[in-house]
Amino acid sequence: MKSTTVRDIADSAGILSGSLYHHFDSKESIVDEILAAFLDELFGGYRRIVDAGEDARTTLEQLVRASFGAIDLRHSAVAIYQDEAKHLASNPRFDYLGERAREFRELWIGVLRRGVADGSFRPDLDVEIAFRFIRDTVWVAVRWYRPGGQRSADTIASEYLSIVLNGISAGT
Amino acid sequence: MKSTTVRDIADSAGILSGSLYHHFDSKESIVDEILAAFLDELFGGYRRIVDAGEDARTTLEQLVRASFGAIDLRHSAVAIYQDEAKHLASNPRFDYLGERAREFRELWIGVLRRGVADGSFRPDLDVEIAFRFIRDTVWVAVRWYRPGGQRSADTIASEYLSIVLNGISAGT
Amino acid sequence: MKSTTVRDIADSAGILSGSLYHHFDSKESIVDEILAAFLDELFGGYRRIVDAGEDARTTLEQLVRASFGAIDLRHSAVAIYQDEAKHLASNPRFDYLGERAREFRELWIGVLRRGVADGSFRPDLDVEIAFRFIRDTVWVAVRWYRPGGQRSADTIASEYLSIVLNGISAGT
Amino acid sequence: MKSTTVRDIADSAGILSGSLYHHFDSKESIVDEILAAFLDELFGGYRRIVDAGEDARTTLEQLVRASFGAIDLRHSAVAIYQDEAKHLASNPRFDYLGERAREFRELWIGVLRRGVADGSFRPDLDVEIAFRFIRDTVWVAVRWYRPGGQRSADTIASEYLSIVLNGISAGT
DNA sequence: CATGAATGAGGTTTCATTCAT
DNA sequence: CATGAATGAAACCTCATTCAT
Repeated sequence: MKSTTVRDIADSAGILSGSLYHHFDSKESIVDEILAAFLDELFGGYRRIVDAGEDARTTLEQLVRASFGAIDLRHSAVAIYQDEAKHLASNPRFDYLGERAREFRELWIGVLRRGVADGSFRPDLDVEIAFRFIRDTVWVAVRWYRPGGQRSADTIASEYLSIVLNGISAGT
Repeated sequence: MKSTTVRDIADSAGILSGSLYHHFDSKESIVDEILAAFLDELFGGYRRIVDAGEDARTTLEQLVRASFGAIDLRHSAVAIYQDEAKHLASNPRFDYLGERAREFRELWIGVLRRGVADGSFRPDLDVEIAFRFIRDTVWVAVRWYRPGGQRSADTIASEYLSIVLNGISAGT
Repeated sequence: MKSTTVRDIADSAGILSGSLYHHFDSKESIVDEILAAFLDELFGGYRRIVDAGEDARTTLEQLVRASFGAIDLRHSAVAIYQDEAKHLASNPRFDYLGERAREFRELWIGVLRRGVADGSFRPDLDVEIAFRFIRDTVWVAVRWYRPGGQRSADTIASEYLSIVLNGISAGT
Repeated sequence: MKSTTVRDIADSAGILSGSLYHHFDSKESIVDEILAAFLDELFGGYRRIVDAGEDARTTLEQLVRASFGAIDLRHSAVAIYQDEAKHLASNPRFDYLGERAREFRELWIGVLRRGVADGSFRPDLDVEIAFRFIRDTVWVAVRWYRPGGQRSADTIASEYLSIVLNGISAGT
């Protein structure tokens, strides 16, 4: 109902709105550039983790840590992604968002399945739901996480992992 | 970058945009009315659950189920809340959002603390993080949950609870 | 920049705006009816005064008193006339406003000329300017005159006349 | 019933209506800027006249001449003031209009009282009424005065002053 | 007659974008 | 490269008017 304007962007860059157009074709281009770069970097990291070939549980842990790392280092990009991805999806220019989402899904679902198969994760796990659960849980943290705040991203990742892996119930 | 316009709203109501103003003062009023009604209903439900005086674990379960119920029954209201709450918070008219958020926080944190105290939840639980984790996890589900879809809201609530309570790891 | 709306009018009539249209064709009709009635009455009074055939000074006095009487008795009509006459003039429906203005002018200028001719008014009087002066002076009083206030319309008329006729200077 | 639109203003500036907002925040701002500048200038002139410390009659003459000068040089500003001041008064942004009106009143009433005291004006003068009379008389002339017309503003001022000071009656 | 929901034209304002300087 | 005035489409909103009930 009050979104970021081109003037807002120019203001925080310390220039006037018209001047932005020497650097970008359009507002869309800015978002495009930010999201594409962010996703390249994120998926690069993901790929390295998966390619390392660790067991499912370790891989999942590292994926979660990498994701919180992205929230820390690429905070604005993640925020933009969270706010805009849905709307942008219908724009052909951003078709890659859908592709990335599919890739993302396959990657995480793959890890979860592997974990169920190798006995690290519960055999009755609804992998589909668990995937969405973890995905949302991790990314939505961008809403309250502030880089440079009290808890480091990795501390939070650990706490999240302990909940996701073991739950909040006291052990028996 | 492309938000809902007054015309969009009027269109789905089958009237012209100007006609909306016979029923509402402004676009803001529409959002206000929707959010206020939704929050009243939601907190009414929460209060009944808390007042029932069940143990912390049961209370938490019921709160999570009530929340998924709200996503099911008040889908658009939840979606609007998710998309707009942050921006609206700076508007005096929507001060009640902040108050509700505080109330919400106290209620859930209270339940979590009670659970830690009575031994149902892990003694080392970071209650603050766990609260944010559960809160976000539950509400962000509005992004993909479709009322009338394959899985009922309560089924999803159960699955979410099983993850939050026990984690995804296989028991040893 | 914020003029009287049809709803305002209906409100002060204690009905809803749609209901006004059972009584009037349009907003224009309302104004038309008010102004036409007011001008008929005013000019009726003027004519009676002129037809009485008194000398110029007496006639002028009576015209001024009649005008203040109209401000008192037909306050809203005068106010509407003051606020709207200029804009309405370009509307064919209100051509009578122009005619009335001409009639008005002839009548007052006639009296002034008669007074100059018969020696009651100064021979060097710029009749044109004096006419505008008196006309505006009298009617613009509607802006601050409140019927039922401290001074009666006739008291004010007397005071105005004493200024117009004799000026504010102390006699020598 | 048909007031000046932002488009009208933009048209006479030879730009499109949206372009006005590069220079002003709102329609209100335009009016604000015009009126504030006009009143500053007008009161600056008034103050210089009063500070010159001439006798009451001379001061009054100069005030009237300065006012007609303003109608001549700041014709649109005066017209806007006449048309809008009343409505705007209820808007906190325009509180200064009320203050200026009070200042205006004190200044003119002061001069009139001085004149009565020093014997230049009639001892029986109703200063309150005379003030309103002169104020309205002078400013309402904006309705018919056209800069660059036949009579100069100063000529009209002289004629007005001769009426206000000495009246229209022939001397005895 | 009165109501009140609805219309539609037109008003004010916003904002991404262009372009001469 | 940066500026800032200008554009034009589209957003929110107002209001005189119509009309089924």
